[in-house]
Amino acid sequence: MANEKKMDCVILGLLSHESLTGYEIKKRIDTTLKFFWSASFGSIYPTLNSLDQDGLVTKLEITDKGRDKVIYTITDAGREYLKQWLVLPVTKDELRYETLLKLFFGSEIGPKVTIGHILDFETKIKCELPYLEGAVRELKKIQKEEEAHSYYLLTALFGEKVYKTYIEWCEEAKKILEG
Amino acid sequence: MANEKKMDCVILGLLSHESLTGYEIKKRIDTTLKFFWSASFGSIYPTLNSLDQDGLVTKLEITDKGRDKVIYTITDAGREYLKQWLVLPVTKDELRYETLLKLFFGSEIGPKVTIGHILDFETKIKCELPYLEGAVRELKKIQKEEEAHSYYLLTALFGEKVYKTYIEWCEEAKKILEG
DNA sequence: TATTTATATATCAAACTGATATATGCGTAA
DNA sequence: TTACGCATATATCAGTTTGATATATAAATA
Repeated sequence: MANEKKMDCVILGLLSHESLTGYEIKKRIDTTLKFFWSASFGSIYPTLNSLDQDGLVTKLEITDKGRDKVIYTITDAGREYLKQWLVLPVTKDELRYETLLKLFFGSEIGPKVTIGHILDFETKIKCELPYLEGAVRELKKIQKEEEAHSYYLLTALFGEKVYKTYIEWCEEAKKILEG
Repeated sequence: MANEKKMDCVILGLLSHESLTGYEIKKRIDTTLKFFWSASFGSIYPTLNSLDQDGLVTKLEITDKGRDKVIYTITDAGREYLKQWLVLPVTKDELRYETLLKLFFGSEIGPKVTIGHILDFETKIKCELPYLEGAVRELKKIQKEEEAHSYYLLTALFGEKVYKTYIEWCEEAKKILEG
């Protein structure tokens, strides 16, 4: 149990809130966890199978509206495994921004192209910010209703503050390249 | 040439500034690019060999102070390849923060452990911030000396602003969990 | 009615990490 | 002076993950 795989823990974390299919897990990751985590089907489905073999989740195969699907539920052993991971110190926080990479080497290609990358980045961030602001507003409203809401709020607040800083930086960055 | 590997472009970017050994490339990535990119020896050395085979870099094997080493230099074809990548739109900017993942699932384990993760995060950021502030100060001073300095400044400025926002968030986050 | 989108799962080559292995030089503390 | 640890320098590989592709059905939409 010493070498917890990240994917194991993300999936068990989501299943600790509610039982889900692999497809639904992917959707949760792509919406709620989007701005600080990602995962592909190619890791989700094999991980679910190995979690099942290790007794950390149980499968329930059903047919819903003519479509076959498998609903996964966390077991007590799975909850224990998740808790053991949660108390371990963080091993890696990683920012991997291709935009910054292209900016760093920007002198090779000039300001026009580089400003273009900054504008693309700005557009993307400004498009995603309202979702984070909405989440913060909503979570602050329902914060007292359930303990978990405060924890969700922490991450949404992080995203909101950071994205606003990104937008401020875009303004400064454009000025530096134009001036 | 349509499917540029990221590692190819990072290495060619660094070599566009100066000729380097694989070991020195790793050092540059771990210091200058640290807060927005990373790479392991396991990808650097194989990539250098494939770049050599593709004629994008040249090898110079020398013996320095009794130690054998290989110095890599970018070719004209390599510069062209780099430029072609620089104009392409960014495909992925990714934040992958285990800290936020543990916070999101924090209700499973409680505020004490979660505040511990925030404190660890705060300590790490406060430790790295002075390096970024120093880089910004230095680059602003020598900005006019060389065109490339403005581009380095953009990335250092990004890091400085974002890290300061992280520290602000830590204060808020602790209050939310304590209150 | 036809086409697109959403649901649902599976697979795999290619890329990358993290660990491990090997070997030399250089500084320093016993 | 000699033993130890650290920096330099390269190489390899199992395990993990991505991104693409494939398959099939239901629901929505044009």
